[in-house]
Amino acid sequence: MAAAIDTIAELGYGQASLARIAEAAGTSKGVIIYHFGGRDELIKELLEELIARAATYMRPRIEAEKTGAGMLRAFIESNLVFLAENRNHVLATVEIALNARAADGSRVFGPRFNDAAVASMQGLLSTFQEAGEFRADFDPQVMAMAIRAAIDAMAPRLARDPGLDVGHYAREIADLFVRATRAEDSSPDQPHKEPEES
Amino acid sequence: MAAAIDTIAELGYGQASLARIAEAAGTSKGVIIYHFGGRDELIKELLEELIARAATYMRPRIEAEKTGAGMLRAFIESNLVFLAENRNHVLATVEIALNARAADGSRVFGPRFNDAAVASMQGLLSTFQEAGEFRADFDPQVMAMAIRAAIDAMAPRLARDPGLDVGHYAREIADLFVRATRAEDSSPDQPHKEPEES
Amino acid sequence: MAAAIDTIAELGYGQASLARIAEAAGTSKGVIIYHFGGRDELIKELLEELIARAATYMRPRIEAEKTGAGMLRAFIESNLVFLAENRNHVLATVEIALNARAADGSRVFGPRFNDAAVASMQGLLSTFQEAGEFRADFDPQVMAMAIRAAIDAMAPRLARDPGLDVGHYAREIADLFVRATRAEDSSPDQPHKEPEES
Amino acid sequence: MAAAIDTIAELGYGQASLARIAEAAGTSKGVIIYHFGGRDELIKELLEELIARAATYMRPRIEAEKTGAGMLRAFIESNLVFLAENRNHVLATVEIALNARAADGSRVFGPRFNDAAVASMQGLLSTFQEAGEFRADFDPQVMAMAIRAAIDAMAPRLARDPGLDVGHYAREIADLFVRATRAEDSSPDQPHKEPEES
DNA sequence: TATGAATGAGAGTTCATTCAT
DNA sequence: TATGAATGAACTCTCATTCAT
Repeated sequence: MAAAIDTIAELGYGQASLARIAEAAGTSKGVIIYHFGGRDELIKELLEELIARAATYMRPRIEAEKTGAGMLRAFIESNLVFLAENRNHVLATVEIALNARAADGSRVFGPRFNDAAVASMQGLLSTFQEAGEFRADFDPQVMAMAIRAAIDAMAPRLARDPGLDVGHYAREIADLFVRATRAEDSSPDQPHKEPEES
Repeated sequence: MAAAIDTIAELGYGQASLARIAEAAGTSKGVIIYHFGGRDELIKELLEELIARAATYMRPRIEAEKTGAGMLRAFIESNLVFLAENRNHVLATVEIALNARAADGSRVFGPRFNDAAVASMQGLLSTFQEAGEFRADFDPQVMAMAIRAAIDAMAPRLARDPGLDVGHYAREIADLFVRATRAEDSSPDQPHKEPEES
Repeated sequence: MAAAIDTIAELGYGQASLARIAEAAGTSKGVIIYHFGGRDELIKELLEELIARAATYMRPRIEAEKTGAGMLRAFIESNLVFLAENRNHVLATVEIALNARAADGSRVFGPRFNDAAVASMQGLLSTFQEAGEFRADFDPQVMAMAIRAAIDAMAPRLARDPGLDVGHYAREIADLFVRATRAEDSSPDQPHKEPEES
Repeated sequence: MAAAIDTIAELGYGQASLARIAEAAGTSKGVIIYHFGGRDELIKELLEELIARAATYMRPRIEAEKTGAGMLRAFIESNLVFLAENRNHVLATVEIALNARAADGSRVFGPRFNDAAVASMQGLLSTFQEAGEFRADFDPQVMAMAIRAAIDAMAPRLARDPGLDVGHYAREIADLFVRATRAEDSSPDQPHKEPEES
């Protein structure tokens, strides 16, 4: 439900009551519960849909690359572009991931999705570390966390100011981590052009 | 109130009702309101106390350094050490900053404190960019955001697993950003030893 | 809501909490807020409904008269009869008008309705003062206030003792003010019979 | 406690909590309870003090008169003057009389004091009815109620606008009821001068 | 005599959910 | 399939009062 996405993105997870979502959607609370089974299920569907769409958008762009730096750059840039093109949906997802809690207080979605995202990035980093393209002396888990954190931190900023130049941010962050990961003797990556590293 | 810190850290901002905080503190809701004037004031006090303590801890450690790399490293490491030693308080602060909202849905603390933190880091980066120690071709704002994001992302992880080696994470993240910021021709920083670049 | 009227009439504005009104209505507090939007709106609806009903009842009876004494008498008597036939509703209205306060302590309804009622009576008095039917040497505002006060003071008495003879009170009060307002040389009004002064 | 009087007069009975009264008095809630025994006792003392002072002020002025019209006029005028000179105390008393309720919802002070006041006025009226100075064909109870109502209705008005000419209001109301009560053939009272009825 | 911390009941309100229609 | 009335739990906050100091 688009209304739910917009409401959560704008008001936050906590304030996005069924009443407000229903009002934004022009229907009644009952309808939402009828269709989704409850607030929690609505939230879950929102989240899963975004994850799926993000993967659909990003995977081919990453897999088109061959080098580690290329894939890293493709990951970061496609992720940020996707994020910019789905501002509210991403914002809502972040809200949900940070705030949705079970009755016992444990986070419902946060760790699950974040850990998965970190793990997949960590795998990429490890692969090219072993291949020698990335320097061997960084902890791939920490690096993966830092990359994810940098990307995720952009979401609220992009949402707040839609006029931002996403390309600029994407290149800056990609440069940052390409530099931080490359082996010492590797020829310098050409940061501001489309990647064409030898 | 320590009970409030622990409750927010454990259950999240939204679930940390006065009733639950009072239960954790072994008192009644009325007492909390009596002493703090209301939930909002309690939250605000928590936040401001932590900000003040963090500044007290970090500032001398950063100012003891002379080089940009040294200050950057001191910033990241002292921040993470402080964070590790104030796990719950930091977690609670993150919860509050991300989730506290005014009646109209606008974030109350988030932008204020985050922007200030980013701005101070951005100033440090700019200074040493102009001095030539940092490479000139990165956007200090984006870099500052990435640094803050990497540090903040550690808070939940440290809290979840208190046995983690903070020093390791601190060195990894410091290395990462020292590499990402240094000028191309600068002599390679010695990442895994105690900093002696002066 | 009849339960609200009865509860306010019986217990007073201050004691008529949503819980008590709900109990009297055989429902829950939630229902009341659901239907009216809040306590304040419930109170406002009560008030406005009574004002409208009173006007509907009284206006034709007053306008059927031609003389000042006749209209004055019709006003007082129809007002008291209406009051007697809507005991609790009127009592509740009086409670509300006297006690409802905004957060800053200012009366919300009291002055508004009372002033309006006084002003309309004052207009009637002025008109017949100028026409010479009423003596010229009384202050119509003070007289209007006294008339309203006399009528309103009957509400609690009628409510306390439902067996009272409203007609008697109405005639007495009408006589009182007809005497107090008539020009010195006017032929004596026939106070204790049905008005036939036309 | 003067602070209590002012607070009740300004904010109304319901909003005049011990906390607010204590704040206005510059002390703590505990002190008030310590001295008076509780909120209810404080309220009761306020009321009784005013009643006593009013009687002290009014009685000699009434008893100085000989005629019914004179006493009636003295009653009304001295009452209104007292009221004007004790604005807040009177306002507070009215608030209390209208609003103070026992746990079962019954008014605590209202009927007691009002009935007493009405009864004393009723006695005066009856006396001079039997003496032939007042017309025989009015109900002294209703007349007494109307007089009290007219006087009491002035309290809020005088309090709201301290610049009002109390003498004017007093004369108008006295005139009104002197006219309404006098026997048909009595020589016209001289309303606007100091009473010197033959 | 005075203070202020503590209490617990009760206030109005919001909310996700149920259910008859 | 959709509605909106109803529910009851939980929320923040206010209050008169108690009590140790």
